[in-house]
Amino acid sequence: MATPLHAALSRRERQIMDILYRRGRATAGEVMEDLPGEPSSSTVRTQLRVLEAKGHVRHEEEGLRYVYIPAVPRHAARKSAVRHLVETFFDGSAEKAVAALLGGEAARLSDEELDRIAALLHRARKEGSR
Amino acid sequence: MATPLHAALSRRERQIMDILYRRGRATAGEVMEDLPGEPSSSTVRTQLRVLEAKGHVRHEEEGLRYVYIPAVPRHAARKSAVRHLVETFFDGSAEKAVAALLGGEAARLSDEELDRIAALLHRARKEGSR
DNA sequence: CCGCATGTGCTATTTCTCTCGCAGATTGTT
DNA sequence: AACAATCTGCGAGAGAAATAGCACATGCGG
Repeated sequence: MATPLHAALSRRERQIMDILYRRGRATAGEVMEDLPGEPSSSTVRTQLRVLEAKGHVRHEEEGLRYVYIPAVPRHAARKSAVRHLVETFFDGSAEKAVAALLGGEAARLSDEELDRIAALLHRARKEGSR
Repeated sequence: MATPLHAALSRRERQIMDILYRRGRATAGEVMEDLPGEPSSSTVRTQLRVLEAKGHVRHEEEGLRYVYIPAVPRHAARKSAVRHLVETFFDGSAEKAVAALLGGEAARLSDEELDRIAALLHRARKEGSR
C-alpha cells in the first residue's frame, strides 16, 4: 500500500518538512524563522539531524552552513499528498477536488488562469478519448 | 493566522482524524479496523477520549456504543487542508493544483467527469467577470 | 593574532504520545 | 438470576519527541 509519506512523521517533523517543500531548500536558520513558537536554534538543528538520520532529508554544505533538502523530491511527495487529500476529503473523486478549487476553496482564480485551465481541459479530453 | 487544523495533532491523532473525515462518523471499533498496526481496543478508545478532551471530536451515544464525529465539520477542515496543500506544494497557485489533478495526479478522470468540469469552468468564468 | 559572530555536534532532561490491563456498566440469553 | 458478550472509563508504564545547554570548528575585522 502507498502509505502517505507524512504518516510516519511527528508533529514537528511534519511542520519542518512542509517548510522545506515550500522553500525547496533551506538552512537551519530559515527553517527556524518559519516555525511557530520561537524554538531555539539548537532545537531546530537537532530535529533536522534526526530527520536526516531517518532519511527524510539530506544536506549540502554551502560555505559554512548546511542547506537542507527533502530526500523525496517535491513532485513525488506532492503526488502522495494530493492522493491522500482526495481520499480523505473528496471521497476519492478528483472531480470533486477540482470543483472545490474552481469554487475558490484555496484562492480566487483570475480570468487568465481560468483560460489556461480551459486549455488544459481541452487537451485532457483529447488524450482521454484516444 | 489560519494555522492548519492538523498542525497541532500528533501522528496517531492525525491518522484517527483522517479516518473520521473519510467515514464521516465512526465507532471506536471502526476506527480500530482502519488503523495500521493492530492497536488494541483500549488504545484506540483512549486516544478518542484524548481527542475529545482536546476538542477535536465529539461523540453521540448510539445504543450502547459511542459514535465519534469530528468537531470541525468536514467542509471547513477540507478548506483548510486544501489551502495548506496548495501553499506547500503548488506555490499558492490553485491553477497549478487543478493542472495536477487534470494530469492524473490522483486518479484518471473519465470523459463524463471532464465534461462536468468544463461546465463548472464555464460558470466560474461568468461569475468572475461580473 | 585575538576576539566575535555564526555554525555544527553531542547529550541530557522534560514533556507528551502511545500503549494496554483491569474494573465497572449495560444488554441479551439461557 | 446468573452468564457471557460488549462497551466505556481510569490509571500507569515504556518509549518517543521536543527542547535547550554546552563544547568545538570556522571565517572575519581589527
